[in-house]
Amino acid sequence: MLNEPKYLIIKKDIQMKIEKNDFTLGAKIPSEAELRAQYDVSRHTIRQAISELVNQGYLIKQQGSGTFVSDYYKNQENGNGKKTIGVITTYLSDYIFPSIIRGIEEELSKHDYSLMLSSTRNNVENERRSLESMMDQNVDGLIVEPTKSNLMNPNLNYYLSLTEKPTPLIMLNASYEELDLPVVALNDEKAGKIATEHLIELGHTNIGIITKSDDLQGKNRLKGYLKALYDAKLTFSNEFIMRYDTEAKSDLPSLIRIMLENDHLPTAFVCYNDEIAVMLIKEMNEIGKTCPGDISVVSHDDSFYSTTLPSVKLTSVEHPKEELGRRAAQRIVKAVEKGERIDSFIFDPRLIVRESTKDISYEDEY
Amino acid sequence: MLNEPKYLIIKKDIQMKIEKNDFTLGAKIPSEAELRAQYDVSRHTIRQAISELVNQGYLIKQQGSGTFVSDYYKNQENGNGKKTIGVITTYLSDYIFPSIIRGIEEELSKHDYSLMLSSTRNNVENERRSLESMMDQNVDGLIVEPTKSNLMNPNLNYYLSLTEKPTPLIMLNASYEELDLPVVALNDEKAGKIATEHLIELGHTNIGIITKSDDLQGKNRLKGYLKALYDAKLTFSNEFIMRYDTEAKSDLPSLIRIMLENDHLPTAFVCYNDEIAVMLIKEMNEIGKTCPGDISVVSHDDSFYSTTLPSVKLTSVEHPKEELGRRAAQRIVKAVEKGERIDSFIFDPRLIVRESTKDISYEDEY
DNA sequence: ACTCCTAATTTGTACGTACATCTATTGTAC
DNA sequence: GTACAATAGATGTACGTACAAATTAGGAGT
Repeated sequence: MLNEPKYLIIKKDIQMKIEKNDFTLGAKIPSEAELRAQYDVSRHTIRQAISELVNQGYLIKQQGSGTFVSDYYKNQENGNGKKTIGVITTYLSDYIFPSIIRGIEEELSKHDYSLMLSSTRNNVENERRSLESMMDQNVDGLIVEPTKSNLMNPNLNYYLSLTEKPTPLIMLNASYEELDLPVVALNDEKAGKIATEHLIELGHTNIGIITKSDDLQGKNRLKGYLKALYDAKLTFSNEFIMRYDTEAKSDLPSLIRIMLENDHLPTAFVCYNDEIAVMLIKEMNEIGKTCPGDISVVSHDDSFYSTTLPSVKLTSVEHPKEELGRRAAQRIVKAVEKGERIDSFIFDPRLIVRESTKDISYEDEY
Repeated sequence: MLNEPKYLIIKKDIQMKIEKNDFTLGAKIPSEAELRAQYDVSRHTIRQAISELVNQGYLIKQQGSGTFVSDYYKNQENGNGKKTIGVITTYLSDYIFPSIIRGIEEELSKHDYSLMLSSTRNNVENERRSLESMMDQNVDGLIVEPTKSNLMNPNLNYYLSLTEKPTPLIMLNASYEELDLPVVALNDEKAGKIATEHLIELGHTNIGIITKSDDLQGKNRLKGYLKALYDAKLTFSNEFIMRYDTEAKSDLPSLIRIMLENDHLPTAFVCYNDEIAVMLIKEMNEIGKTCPGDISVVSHDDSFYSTTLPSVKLTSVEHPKEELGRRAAQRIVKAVEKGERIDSFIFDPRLIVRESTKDISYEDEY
């Protein structure tokens, strides 16, 4: 059972003596010759053991004088005491992100963890830089809201290399389908489904959707929309499935305007989020159509837009926001402390009915 | 002149080849036997040279396979070069703070700096913990929005010890009057003054104010209000100078309601910020008074409340928000890079006139 | 074409020797 | 007592050998 090399046994013995304060700080340890006699090994073996301890900062050698106990390693341990979690989101100030970040910050500060923040502005190059930056800074855990999660992400190898490291990683809102990462998110498919079902229950049979094409949330909400239509044996028209990506968002109002000029408009729209819903309603109003009078609108995220819009309060699928951030932070902290594998958490969506949807079932009777 | 030991010469030669990319990343370097022949030294000498390079992260050895070029040392160099700025604000998700933080983040990421975030929820104990935490983490600079800046702050000694360190510090929105710290802020006194002057110009002579008592911004806006009244030779009534602090904010609506029942109400109010203005207008509406019909309201900060309020768009003093964050970040970066003393930057306020103020000067004529 | 085993290669551990260089102490001369 | 030189003792450099352990490549067998 002499598996362990001699120099390692000696190294550990000396290391232990230092930590037990058998060799007090700054004191001289026995010379190589003495240690050689003590452990009955060659001088080379002693030197090998000591050399590693010098590299790790436990000892300092001085030619002609001796080898001394250092306290440098203690400093290193102090630095490690405080944990830092890196948070990378697409946006910081917009929309529901402040609430999510607040949830994370509250939970982390409760555990005396620090928060390092970075945003990608939904640009994969920025995402790469942020990931690199966080890895450089040796964060103890990472919370990432993926950038363009529905497109092939060029940073997948970064994520893969992260999974090999002991640094825990959890995704927010959505994950990359190519990777099997733990995620804290809303069940977006179900969200899209209940939003659409609400409209179907109100008697709408011709329902359009405006959704985002470059992230998974948009894809899943669309999926839920399609599923709800299929279950209700309703059809849809490709004309009224509008998809947009981050770069084309500024063009969206004019595209909506063009679409609204169609003669056979749907009686209702599902919108990717409140921002889009507001955009749609604004364009509607400008051509003289009202919501919910002419067109009902169901939206997602229940942001401040939902209740502060001048014309109408939005019926919207609730987004857990702060709670989502808190849950993600809880999981990361647990993973850092216990070293366990992280499990996912999927929120069940809930629809908040307000004023932007109208029951038209009786109108069908006429 | 064989001053330098052989193993050092060999080490430097290999190191140079790595840095010149003669040995490309991940590639195998010649075996110990080959190097031994190449440099005509013993294997021990080669091992000594290589061992140091392994310790420095240039090389990775693999028993049975070979010795390979690593890029770890590059990370280490980057890690040291990468700077982190700590940001401590009272709130994160509320109101105009997301915009400020966004401005900071954008500027910092432009310079490849990291951002470490913490919020105090306007609690001095949290502020102390955040400061301690940031100092532990050895941030390279600090941006702090002071907590309860108008009260005696128990953390002043922390700030003083910071000024002795080389870590640059800049205050946001307001500073502590006891300390002479650089600050990036709005000229709050002037802001209060132009808000009040606008009302005076519109013919108002009986003007109230609702302001915050525990921060300097509230104090200065009040100061500006008083100055404008004094300059116009107008008087004020103590009844209609309402002051509140963070802890009593939730009681404010009922206090406002009580005040509104006064028979001799002012014809206009200056509000500390949009949030308070919305609160005031809501209470007014509930007792049947309209804005600006019955009472004009001027507010501060020009937040999203200003334009998305259902009943009326607010006349509000502009707050630089993102620009403020950017300026603060710019100054910190410059101080970190150049080591120069930081100068303050005070924004000149600008009033944005919308719908919540009414000209009543003609009414005086009657 | 595939699997398994063997051999060669490569690094790891461990022993030995010799002399160099630096430091602190001791001894000697003044 | 002080200054200097010699010396002893510490680590540093450098050579050598031998075998162990891990990996890779190639060959034998199926």
